[in-house]
Amino acid sequence: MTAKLSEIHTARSVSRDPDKTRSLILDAAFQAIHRQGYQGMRLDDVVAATGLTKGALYHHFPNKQALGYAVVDEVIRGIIEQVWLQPLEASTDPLAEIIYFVGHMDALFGARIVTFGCPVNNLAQEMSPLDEGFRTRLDKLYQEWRTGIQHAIERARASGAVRSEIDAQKVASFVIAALAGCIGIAKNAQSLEQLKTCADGLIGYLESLRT
Amino acid sequence: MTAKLSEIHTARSVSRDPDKTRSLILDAAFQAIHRQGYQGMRLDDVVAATGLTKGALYHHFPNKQALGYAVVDEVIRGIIEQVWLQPLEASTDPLAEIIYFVGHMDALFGARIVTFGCPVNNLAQEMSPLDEGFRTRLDKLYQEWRTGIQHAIERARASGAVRSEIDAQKVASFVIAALAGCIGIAKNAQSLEQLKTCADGLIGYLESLRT
DNA sequence: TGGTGAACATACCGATTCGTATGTACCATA
DNA sequence: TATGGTACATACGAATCGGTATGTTCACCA
Repeated sequence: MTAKLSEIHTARSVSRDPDKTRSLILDAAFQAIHRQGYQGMRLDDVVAATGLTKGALYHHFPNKQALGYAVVDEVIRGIIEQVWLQPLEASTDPLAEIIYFVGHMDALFGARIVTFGCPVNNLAQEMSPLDEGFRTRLDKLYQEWRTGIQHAIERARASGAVRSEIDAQKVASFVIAALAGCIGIAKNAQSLEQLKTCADGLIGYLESLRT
Repeated sequence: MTAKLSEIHTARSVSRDPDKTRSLILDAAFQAIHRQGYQGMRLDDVVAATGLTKGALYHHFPNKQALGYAVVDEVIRGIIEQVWLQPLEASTDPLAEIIYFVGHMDALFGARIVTFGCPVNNLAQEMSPLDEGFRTRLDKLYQEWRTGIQHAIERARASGAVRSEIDAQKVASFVIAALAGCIGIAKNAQSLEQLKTCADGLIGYLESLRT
């Protein structure tokens, strides 16, 4: 492997690359939050995980709260868009796509989904009653997520795949809630089988929407 | 109001009543956990809320963890039994009872259900990946809860109220998960309307089980 | 090429908070 | 009625952890 030109032009990347450093911290913070929650996340652990020091962290983020907000706005939002919104928008059979997602979460996310749960729901349950900044950010995320699913269902309805009398917004709300609930139950049971059992119920509901 | 004989015989109750003191602490701890989570609960706050001192708390509980466990085993379990299991067992129309619960959570629990969420699910999401003791205790609680709903559905099935081919255990799993999810979404949105929208979806699912 | 600011590193402070050590009042019992 | 144990109160220890103050290195540019 020879160095690409772009790498030569960004040779400083090796010693100094603030953008990379920032995303490194964000990623470590995301993982720590996913595992231990926001309150359980320790800045010292994040720093240690990156191999950096506290000086670097506080150079890029004014405090723990701002780091937490950035994780929501950048990392978690990116995951939602990449895993849910973009595939749904690109799909020609949106309902089938949703059903596939629900039925293959272990394949999509790995064992983490059972071990640590859904990052969005985790943070929402922990922080929304404690910190209004987290709540509004996560609420926006949920709205985008819900809107994406809603549009998918509307498209499925327009194509005749689902019954015409269903309320796409209500269904989207319920699907997200049920999904978060299933993952939560499976997380507490630490059981992938429990996840499948529960997801089967949701799939049954989704199938019942078909014409 | 004159003092009852029992009160005379337990006159020491006023100055010394360890059982009452213990449940006083448990109740204050439950409320603090419900509001701020287990990690967010401060023993000083619990002590202040009871009007007691730290000496009293550590006389009845060896440490914070034991207090948390006792809240699960005694307070939360009691609520589940009182609100869900007993009414379900006594009901002559279990499916209608479940639907009624889902549709009237605000009346049953007050605004707390939207403001602070479901105590069981809150604790499960926060603590199950961090503390095996919490996880197993909450898992047991979920199992009892699920079994209660399962039996209710089996009775409904036996009476011909729901379709004969449905899997009562799967349905019970999904109902609890969906319910927890709905409350969680509503909590994050801080919206009773969101709760009703979401609960409507669950009710629609439950109605679809009917013969 | 030297200086200026960004990008980090190092060392430390201070507040929060769980837990403990010790003291005291009350009550049952011998 | 003396006494020992239960049921608390009070004061303090100690560690964790977010945050800061200060030092140092690097890159860019006049």
